[in-house]
Amino acid sequence: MPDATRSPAARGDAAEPAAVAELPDPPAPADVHARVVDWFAEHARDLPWRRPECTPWGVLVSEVMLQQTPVARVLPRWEEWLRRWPTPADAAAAPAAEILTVWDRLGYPRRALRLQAAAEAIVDRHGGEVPDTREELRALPGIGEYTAAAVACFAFSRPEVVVDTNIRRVHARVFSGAALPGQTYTAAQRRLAVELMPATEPDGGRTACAWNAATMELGALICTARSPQCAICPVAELCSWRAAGFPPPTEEQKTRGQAWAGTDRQVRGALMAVLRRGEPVEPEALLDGLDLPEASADQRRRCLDSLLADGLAQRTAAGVTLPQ
DNA sequence: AACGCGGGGGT
DNA sequence: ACCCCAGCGTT
Repeated sequence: MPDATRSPAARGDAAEPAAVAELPDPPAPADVHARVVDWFAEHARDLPWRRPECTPWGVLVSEVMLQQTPVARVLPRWEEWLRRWPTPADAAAAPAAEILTVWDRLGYPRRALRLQAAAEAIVDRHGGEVPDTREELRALPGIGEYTAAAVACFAFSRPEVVVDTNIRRVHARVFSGAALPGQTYTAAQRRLAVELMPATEPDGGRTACAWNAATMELGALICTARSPQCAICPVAELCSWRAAGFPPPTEEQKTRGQAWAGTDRQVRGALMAVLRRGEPVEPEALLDGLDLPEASADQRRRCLDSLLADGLAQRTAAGVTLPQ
């Protein structure tokens, strides 16, 4: 079983033949489609936003929450969100403070405000119904290329080209023979994803939609970034990365570790954690109360100002609070 | 194309 | 300690 960061070739095993220099031919897409879609039918996780009774709004909420946040942490927040606000109109009418409190520690709380703004736009422009085309979805706040395609596909069965980090990694390995796709989503990767889409005839795009979901799931469960489970992968025999001898990621492909300690993100997160307690706080008490010895007074002030500017915090007579 | 933006669990 | 996670908006 290969390790993406320490492939057999990189370990320099004496018994291991040197990795072949040139890439083998990539597999026929149709062969990969069949195996991955069949695997998905058998092994897909039973996630609530995949159930037939889940509304398009539920799918949209799940996709926004899942932007950079793992499934396990999203699940309880998604349940709570849909229980409180089962329709876009419900979320649009909620106080922003409540939106941010239910969002809790999912991270990137600006997503929560954008999701509420999307709900408002759905009420204003679409009569309260989640729009069913990629273009209309793309125009909503916080809905980018990925999320627009994902909602159109998973909620409305439209055969859009869905490309997320999992899918980019599976494509890179199976078809390009690379260990990792690299940090930025390139035009070449987009073209590859388009070429790999199953034909929408004769099944009206059912296979195309299944391919999107199945490839994403394969990347999440089997073809993972760190320790891929090639031993149980349905396309191991077709995989270009495997055929090439599991070449390790190049420097270009390695993900640059994003700093955390000492960043504004950490300070903003600490401030938000205090505000989520729900009690108004005097600015001085808020800034002085942070348990971040390394954070300067300047940084604390700057971060509070940025939260106010982002609409994630508000000044009131009683002190700083979540936006009312 | 590169950067800022949270937070926690797996290795 | 480090790395990764169903990205988006701005520059």
